[in-house]
Amino acid sequence: MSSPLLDSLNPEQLAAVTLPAASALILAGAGSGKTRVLTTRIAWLLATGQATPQSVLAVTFTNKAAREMLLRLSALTPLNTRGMWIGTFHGLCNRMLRAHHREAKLPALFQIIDTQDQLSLLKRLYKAHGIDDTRFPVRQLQWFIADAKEEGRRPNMVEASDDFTRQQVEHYALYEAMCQREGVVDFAELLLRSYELLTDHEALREHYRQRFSHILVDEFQDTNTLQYRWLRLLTGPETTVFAVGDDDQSIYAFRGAKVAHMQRFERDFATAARPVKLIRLERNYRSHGHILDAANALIRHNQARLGKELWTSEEKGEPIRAFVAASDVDEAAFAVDVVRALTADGLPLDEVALLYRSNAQSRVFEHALFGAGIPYRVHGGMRFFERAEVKHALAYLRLVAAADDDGAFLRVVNFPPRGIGARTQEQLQALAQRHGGSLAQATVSGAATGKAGAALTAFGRLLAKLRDEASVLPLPAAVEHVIHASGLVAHYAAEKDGQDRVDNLTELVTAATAFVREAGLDPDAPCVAPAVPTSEPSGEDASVAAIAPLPGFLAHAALEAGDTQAADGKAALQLMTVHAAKGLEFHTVFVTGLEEGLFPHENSLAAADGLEEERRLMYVAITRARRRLYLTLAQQRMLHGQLRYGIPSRFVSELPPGLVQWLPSAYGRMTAGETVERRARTTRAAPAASPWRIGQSVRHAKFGVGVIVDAEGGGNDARVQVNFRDAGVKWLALDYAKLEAA
DNA sequence: AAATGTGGAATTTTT
DNA sequence: TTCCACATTT
Repeated sequence: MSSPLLDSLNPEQLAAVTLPAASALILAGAGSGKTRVLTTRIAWLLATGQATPQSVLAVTFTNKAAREMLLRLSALTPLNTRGMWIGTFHGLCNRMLRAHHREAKLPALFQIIDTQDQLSLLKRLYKAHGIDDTRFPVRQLQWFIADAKEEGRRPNMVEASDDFTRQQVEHYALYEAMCQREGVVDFAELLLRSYELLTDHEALREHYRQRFSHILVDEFQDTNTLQYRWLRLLTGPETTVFAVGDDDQSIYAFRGAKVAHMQRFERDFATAARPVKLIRLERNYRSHGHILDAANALIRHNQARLGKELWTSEEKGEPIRAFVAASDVDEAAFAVDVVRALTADGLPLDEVALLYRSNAQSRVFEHALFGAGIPYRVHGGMRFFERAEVKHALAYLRLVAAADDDGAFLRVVNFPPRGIGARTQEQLQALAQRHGGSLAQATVSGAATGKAGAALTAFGRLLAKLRDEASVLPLPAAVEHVIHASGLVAHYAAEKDGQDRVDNLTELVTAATAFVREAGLDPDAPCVAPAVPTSEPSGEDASVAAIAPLPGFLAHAALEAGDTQAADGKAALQLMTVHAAKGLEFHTVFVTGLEEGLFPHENSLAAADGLEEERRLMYVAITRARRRLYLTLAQQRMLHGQLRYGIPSRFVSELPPGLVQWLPSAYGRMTAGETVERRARTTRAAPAASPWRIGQSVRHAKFGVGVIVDAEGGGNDARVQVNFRDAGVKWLALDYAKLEAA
């Protein structure tokens, strides 16, 4: 069969895409065209009539991957992709629970809480029940609960052989009761509820089993116990599961992922008539030969593998460069020098990535890059929907959607400040507890007295007013209304450094507009009325579609935290952890901090599969590079305020010596411009250097003269810390503060 | 309610 | 060292 769809697939890819109806495990190596195979498989199933959009369920781990899949799929098929269930595990479970909230014993407008919300809920739980947070650290309980849920265990199913565990189980049970009372659901709960829904309701289970004849799973090596069991539950006798993964890139064991699922898959998903097919995608389209040789050689040191060897028809390429720096500072200086030379040769900055094992390592690099005026972007950190001001706005919106949301209530009852202090809040909570109602109810019913009582009554009126006014507006207008009427915008506008926060609040309106558009909702529908998307097929999915814009948006905000920071368009050097780099690729990659104890990290050595997971992490790091790979380490570095002497990582010596070119190591003692890297190429135009340097004297219109003592953030976000002679030490955003050299 | 001080911890992270 | 949460002070 020939079809443009299948053109230019290699034989293994073609075999995977056109596999006959049977479950299959696709061992897809790094850079082997995994997403392409996944999307083409779906398109092929549709094109050959083996599947309809309604019968496809494709699940990923991240929203980004889901978006990517949807985007590429819509280019491959003329069919409408809207009927398909494509999304993250959590997104799909949410969808299912919304549709069957009664059977799942959830309120129609259940709210999803993120880890932050969960933590504050736990703290309230501790207060209400007088739990000692020194004996039971909140974080530990949070972990305990998530871990239990991810193993599919309710409190009565957790084995407790000691007192401590027994008490944690009690806390777990109290937490569950509290969530249920408040109508909130945490991330793990989405999966567990959905799993139990399918277990307890045979008719529903059968419905979905028959509906989804094709289940496709991305990043299969990352599935945790509950996700795996969820998939098995959805798999009926007629279902085929197409699982794509790479056991060598399994790097999330610490959050419950189990590579062993890949081995179990062949057993668990085979039927008598149809054994599981296994296909290896080993041809790599990303990297030059030496890079792949290094990756292959490294990963061969792992014992527990399904086995796979990457190859390419491309040339061997350059050798891998390795560099021993005298210190962490010199390591950064080396990177800066090389990056300068590379960009001078015309390599776009965003084609270069600096990878490290732990976030703390970024600091030294940021320092050096700032000093050199090289724009950079640090991945990780605060995401859009996690920002305090955005969460405040979302809390008001949550109260519009569901008045009895105590978590949201407490978040904003005194924000912006309105004279409702801790004591008043405690009284209110006690009152609510006596009446067995929510805080919002207590606000209305409580015989409020005095100044605090008046403030409370006023707040109650504000909430009622917001609800009346916002609920009839279309979503974006409702958001716009709430951020103003709540007083949030005015509050931040009055703050001296509040402009960013005001901008983020405005951005929330934009996000709401985008949400309405992307979800295919009626842009004029009132945000709280049940709305039917314009293009969703009716019938069995009607209940799914009947979610109003506002609750939909709130779920979206919880499930998709958004970007760390919007890319500002300028090319910037990419700084991130190795974990964050998974799935990405760059022309040039620096793998830094290759010292024993750091990479492999000392904390990982105690874990069962710890060292092998670290090695897989190194494998991921190496395979990010297309053309050029630098491995660097420092003989000494500052760690936790202490000078530490490092010895080279075993991972470096596990590479074939012939592949590695060691660069002269006396960098710290050489003057700038004398390294081999620099000598090899004549430096032409350096990147537009920032005029600011640490140690430089500056003048500020208001604060007078001072000296730059620190800096952070690249490009438009760059900030400097200035020690002013008279005004003291201040952080200033370069984009706003008009500094001049002094 | 903001400002200041103190103690403890410091892999990796998506949803 | 540096960041954070939390407590105390003003």
